[in-house]
Amino acid sequence: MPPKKITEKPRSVLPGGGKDISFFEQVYDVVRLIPKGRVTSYGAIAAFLGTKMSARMVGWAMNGSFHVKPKVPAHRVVNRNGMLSGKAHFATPTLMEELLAKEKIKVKDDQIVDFDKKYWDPAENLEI
DNA sequence: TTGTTGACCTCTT
DNA sequence: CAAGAGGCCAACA
Repeated sequence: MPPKKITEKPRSVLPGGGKDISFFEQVYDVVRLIPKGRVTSYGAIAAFLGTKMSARMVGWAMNGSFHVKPKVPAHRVVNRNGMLSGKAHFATPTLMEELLAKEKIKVKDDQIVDFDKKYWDPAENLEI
């Protein structure tokens, strides 16, 4: 993943107040609101934004979350099974696990331990 | 410009 | 119960 050439400036910068924020911006916003020591899933974010089917796009958004500021805790986002599916896309394959370890989140076999306890549902803690 | 791919999720066979 | 296909939005070739 050296060539991480993602468009830094999506169409979020629109004339007229920038009210029309793209899906990415919303995803970043939700991910940033994830409390420390908690994790969520792509589907939950997608469902919170409106369509649960666009979970793929959430993952794609994470791909560009590294060069986005403020930094987005992409390591707190995992798939529905609690597996670190995107760990390979981090700077180093072990970075995601390291970051989660700092959040007191145990990871075993690329899977979050007590995922249901660490799980944080945006729909139940945030409001549109 | 169209077509394919992608860190996923859910429904259907 | 297990496996397959469909569907979302955006980036890349």
